[in-house]
Amino acid sequence: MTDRRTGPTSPKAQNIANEVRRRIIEREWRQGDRIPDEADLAIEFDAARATVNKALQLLADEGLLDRRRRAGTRVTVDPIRKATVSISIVREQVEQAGLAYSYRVVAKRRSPIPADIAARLGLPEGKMLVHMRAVHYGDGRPFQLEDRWINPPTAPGLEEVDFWQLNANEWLVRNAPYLRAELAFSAANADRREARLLQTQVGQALLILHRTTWNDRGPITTVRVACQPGHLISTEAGYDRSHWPASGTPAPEVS
Amino acid sequence: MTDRRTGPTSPKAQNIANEVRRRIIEREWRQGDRIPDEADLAIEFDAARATVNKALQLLADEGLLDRRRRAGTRVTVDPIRKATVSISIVREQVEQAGLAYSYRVVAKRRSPIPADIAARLGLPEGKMLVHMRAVHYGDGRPFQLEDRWINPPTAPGLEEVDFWQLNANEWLVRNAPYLRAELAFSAANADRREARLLQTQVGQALLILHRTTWNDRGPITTVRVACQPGHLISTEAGYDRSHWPASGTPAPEVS
DNA sequence: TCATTCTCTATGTATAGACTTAATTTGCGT
DNA sequence: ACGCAAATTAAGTCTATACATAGAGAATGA
Repeated sequence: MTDRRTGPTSPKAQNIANEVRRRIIEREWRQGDRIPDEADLAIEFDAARATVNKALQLLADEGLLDRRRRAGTRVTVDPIRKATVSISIVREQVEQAGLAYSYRVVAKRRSPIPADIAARLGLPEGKMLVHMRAVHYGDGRPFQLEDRWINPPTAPGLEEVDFWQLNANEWLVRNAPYLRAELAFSAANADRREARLLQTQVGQALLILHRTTWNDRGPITTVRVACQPGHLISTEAGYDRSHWPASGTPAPEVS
Repeated sequence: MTDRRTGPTSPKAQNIANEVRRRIIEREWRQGDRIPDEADLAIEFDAARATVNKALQLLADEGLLDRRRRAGTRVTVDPIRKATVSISIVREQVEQAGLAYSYRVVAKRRSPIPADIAARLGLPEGKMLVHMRAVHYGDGRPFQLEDRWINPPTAPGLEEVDFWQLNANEWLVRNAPYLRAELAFSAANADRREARLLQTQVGQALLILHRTTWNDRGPITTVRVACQPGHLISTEAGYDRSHWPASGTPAPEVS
């Protein structure tokens, strides 16, 4: 019960990280500067070296610090700027927006893969895969259009599933965990089919999302998603605000 | 436990994390299952509890495990799927593609902010900010088009900088570190000006990137970047493979 | 039946101490 | 001067121990 000035006892390592972060942000320690070593900081903050280590590791992960054995710890010259995009299930997105979700399979058949898909998956051209096209709706209005290729050998149990009824994305996510994923964004003008399915005009700019996943057995699936016009995919990047003095920002709508 | 041929000694916590990850991926431990507690795993892997804790924390951060006090550790029902996008400096992007970088400021002036920008920055409408438009080129061909608003009070030293010569993005990144950033993707049809500056056609689908950054003093800058047609922004997500055995290697013996 | 309190357990965090490892520095020999 | 090896240093990791804390589940009471 000794008086800790911290108020609602927050983790010591976090406090140290916050203080160091503050010194960097406020230019007390400048870019490229070498900061005191762990032992010194441990004394300053009255903590064990392991605790300081944890704090500094955290900041290094954030990209604010550059640490090397023997050479010490320096403030990163230009901080790594990265953002995380969370890849959610379409249904969740739609429902979170307060809309009734529905789903319609437009086409499904076994088909030989064309060259571009083969290259993306790293499979021989012409191999037979499952190809399907579907539309996701929110309150009856088209939300997303997906064009998917599935590699059955990597998704055991797939053959028994009736994708005319079940959502492919959802089944795959739950039943074929992936080890690696690639995600890419681009833009394209709607062609005639896309315009029809999304109930928009030919030429309308669409945000396109390509996603490919692999597990230990090889590529699982690759999908090209065309979003409804005006759709926004947002992300947030920055330092962990959970232990940072309040600023009062609402949660971002992440797609 | 006799077999101790770890080869190139890799960190114990990593090995434990890898082994646990393997058990999850290979469905030895299934989604929703409760896994043995730290103490038990510590015995199994002949490690201290703190080491096991570190390993499990790592997997929890990856989104594979769900940990709660007293309730124990369970395999996440549906693993968080997230990808990181690195926000690079345009010049680096261009140069990395092996092109000669150049930059041209099209317009720069102080101007009252319109409603949409004000809302995004959380500033009162009509406030005077610096507004500039610029084009980034690779080998003389347009690469990106930026439309930027800068809030000088949050970027000390800004007034002395000659943005007609220096790249704004770069100066800001190096001289006004941010605490928080928002990044959003969308698509839009090129309008007349955009088409002209990007040397493309009116109506061409463009990948649009919105980026806004804040520091402790408030919003620093917001920028709308229109990418050259066909541009792709890609990301990669997955579990850290740096300590993962090469394919074909038998099950890892944790040491 | 339901709400309240209590108890106990698994995780969360911190600690001192020891050892390992990478890389800078220093010093030696040529 | 130069190249090379040894000393030194700061981070990286692990351990054993301790205590804190959330929260599931049991015990309690109305």
